[in-house]
Amino acid sequence: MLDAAVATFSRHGYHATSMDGIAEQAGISKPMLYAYLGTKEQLFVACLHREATRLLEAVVAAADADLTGDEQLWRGLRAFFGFVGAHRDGWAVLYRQARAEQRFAGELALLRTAMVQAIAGLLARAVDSYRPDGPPATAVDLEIVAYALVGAIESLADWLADHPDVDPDTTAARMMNVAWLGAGQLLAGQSWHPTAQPS
Amino acid sequence: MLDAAVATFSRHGYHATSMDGIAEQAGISKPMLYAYLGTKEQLFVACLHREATRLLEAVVAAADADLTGDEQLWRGLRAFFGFVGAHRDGWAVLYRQARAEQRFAGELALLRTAMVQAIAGLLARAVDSYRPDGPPATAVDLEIVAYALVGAIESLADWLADHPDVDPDTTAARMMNVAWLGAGQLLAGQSWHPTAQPS
Amino acid sequence: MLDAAVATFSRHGYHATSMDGIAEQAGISKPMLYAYLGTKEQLFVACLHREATRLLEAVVAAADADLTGDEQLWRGLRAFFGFVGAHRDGWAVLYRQARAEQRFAGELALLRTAMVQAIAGLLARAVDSYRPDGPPATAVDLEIVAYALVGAIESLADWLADHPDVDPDTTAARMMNVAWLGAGQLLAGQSWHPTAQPS
Amino acid sequence: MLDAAVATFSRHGYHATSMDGIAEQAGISKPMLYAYLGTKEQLFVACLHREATRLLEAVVAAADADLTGDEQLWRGLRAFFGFVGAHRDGWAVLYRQARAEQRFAGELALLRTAMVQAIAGLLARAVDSYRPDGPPATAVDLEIVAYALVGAIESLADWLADHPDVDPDTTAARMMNVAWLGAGQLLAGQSWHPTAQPS
DNA sequence: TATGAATGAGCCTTCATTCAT
DNA sequence: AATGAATGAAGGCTCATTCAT
Repeated sequence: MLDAAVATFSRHGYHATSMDGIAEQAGISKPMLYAYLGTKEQLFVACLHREATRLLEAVVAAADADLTGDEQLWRGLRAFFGFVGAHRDGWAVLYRQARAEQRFAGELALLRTAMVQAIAGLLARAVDSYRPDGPPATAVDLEIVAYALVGAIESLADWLADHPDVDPDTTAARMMNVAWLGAGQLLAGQSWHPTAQPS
Repeated sequence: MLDAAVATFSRHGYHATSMDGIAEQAGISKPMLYAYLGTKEQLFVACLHREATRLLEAVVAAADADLTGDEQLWRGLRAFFGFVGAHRDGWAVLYRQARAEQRFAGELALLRTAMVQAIAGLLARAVDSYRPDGPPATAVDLEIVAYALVGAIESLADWLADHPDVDPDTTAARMMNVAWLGAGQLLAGQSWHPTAQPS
Repeated sequence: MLDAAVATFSRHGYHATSMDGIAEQAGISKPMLYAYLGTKEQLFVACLHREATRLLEAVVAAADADLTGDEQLWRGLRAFFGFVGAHRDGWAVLYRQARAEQRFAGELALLRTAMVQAIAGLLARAVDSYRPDGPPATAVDLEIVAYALVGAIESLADWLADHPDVDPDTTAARMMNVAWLGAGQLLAGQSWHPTAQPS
Repeated sequence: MLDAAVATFSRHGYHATSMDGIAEQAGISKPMLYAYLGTKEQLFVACLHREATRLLEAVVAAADADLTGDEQLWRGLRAFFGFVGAHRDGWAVLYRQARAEQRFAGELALLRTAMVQAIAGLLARAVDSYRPDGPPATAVDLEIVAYALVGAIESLADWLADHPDVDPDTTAARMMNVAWLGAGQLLAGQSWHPTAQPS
């Protein structure tokens, strides 16, 4: 039932989707839709939530605290893009819709925070492994970096959703290069590669 | 008159904005709106266009081909954040609206190409200066990097919008660190700083 | 519900009639109008159709193939005027509306064909009984005669509408005289009268 | 200038015609249109009037009081259909438009009265020549007959306007047959023909 | 005199949302 | 529990008509 909503929202966008359309797609009657999921807005938020949760779970499950920082990031990225690639009508599209409506700003802030903290936590662990003796990174610095990364990731996820013929892993690898090495080293000809053991 | 449209579209979003609303905001009557700018769709496209053009001009004007790659990027970033910070209701917001509507896909493709190519061109020149003998970067690689950068930038721009007490230049500097050094070097404790002469 | 539409269209004309007006007249809400009858155009066509059908049925039911030609025509005329007199806001008015809009040309062609053929058929049977050995009347000739008759009838129907104290049957009788005898014989002092048995 | 209005009204119909359209077609500006011809309604009435006047003049000019009744009618009919055939975008079309709008009922009544009286006068003179000794036809009888004839004529004029490949004289002849002989004699195989001398 | 610019008013249509069954 | 039927509200767009120049 939520699946029908996600599918319809993704295919036509938030506004072009009518409650009639969702009800029909779900095979139930409109009053039921309202009874179970509430308002159109609430329904959309529910969709967004579910997809975001699934995505986060996938990402978190992929990162393994025992690995080095770059490997963790790489695994996380791969999981992220893999998920987005596998559900091209899922999170990325809904997210795009939500970004356009002030109404969903609050909900979005929550989701982004979750996402940012997942990455920031990952980075924090990595910091410890990289410079165990140095001063601990301040929370705000990490947050900003994480924010930038999340933005880049979202942007590429969007891009991926628009290019159905592109392999998610390739996108993840590119993202990893930008994120880890930075443009400076990239331009100097360096590149990052995953270590041998593929998960 | 276009200003009123941009303001209203940005404040309420494409759908929540009514032509009546824009007309009122602009201090003219609805038929005039239609006479001058055409349909709501056309009007929105016009807004999008103008803002994109302005942003692009600002960024391009800031980059100076005689500088080193990192300096160019830094100037560009500063211009970008300066512009976005000064026009909180400008391009970034409209762009977000447009992404949510399949209707604007064509228009968006054009704008995106222009935007990404501006950044990609900046990077391409930098590549030459960094590894003049190496193989030229492929267009698609540059596009993806540019895309990721734009996403990161937008994300930080959002963050900036939520922290009114933060200086745009500071944000630009943080962005520059992420973009240029990458998370890897950042986590290792390095940091990037602009060279002495401030423009 | 269609009745309300017919009444309103007839009273104010197609363009001066608003969907709000019809809905109010029908005692329902506008969305219901759209749900049941569709677009204003479709609604009008539906009205036209129903009235035409009713009129045709009345005329056809009145004509009896066993009667002589003049009697058949007389019965048909009487039915026609009776119907038009009883439904002053029915077919004739809608028909007039439709003729003014190129949009309804197709629909009108259909209705006209039906109407004219009903009369032409009536005439054709009469021809056979009058000159069984002569050449059959061509379809186009009959159509034109039928057309002229319909015009004359409509005109008298209008006249009837302006003279509420006149009996429809009297008008029918006058019409019959013109139609059957023609101006020539009329002017020569002849006149036609129905045979004894009134239906 | 009125020509432009007639042309536009005829081509698109009363409602589909905008004042902008007429002004453009006439090569003048809208305020001039209003200054000279007044309101859209007044403008349309002016068009109607002019075309009707021209038609009436043509018909009256064709009838010659020295001829027999049938010849007069025939000449009148031929003039009528000739005019309508020659100005397919003129009177017949405007008339059709006017019939659909209650607004023009008054104007229409005037025109129709003029038309009916022209024919009734023609008939009255014919009566005298046909039965000089009989009782004079009552005015009301003549009026009714004339009404019926006018209706038939209008109907065929309409039909003619829709069939550009049909010869006006043929239509006039058919009308003459219906009008003069009546269906009765027509069905019995008789037909009316103009006398030798063509005007 | 002639017009470019401006508008009040209205209409068709759709949709999120809710009763009454 | 489930739905068919119903609606209030709003929005995009157009047009006859008139100022100000």
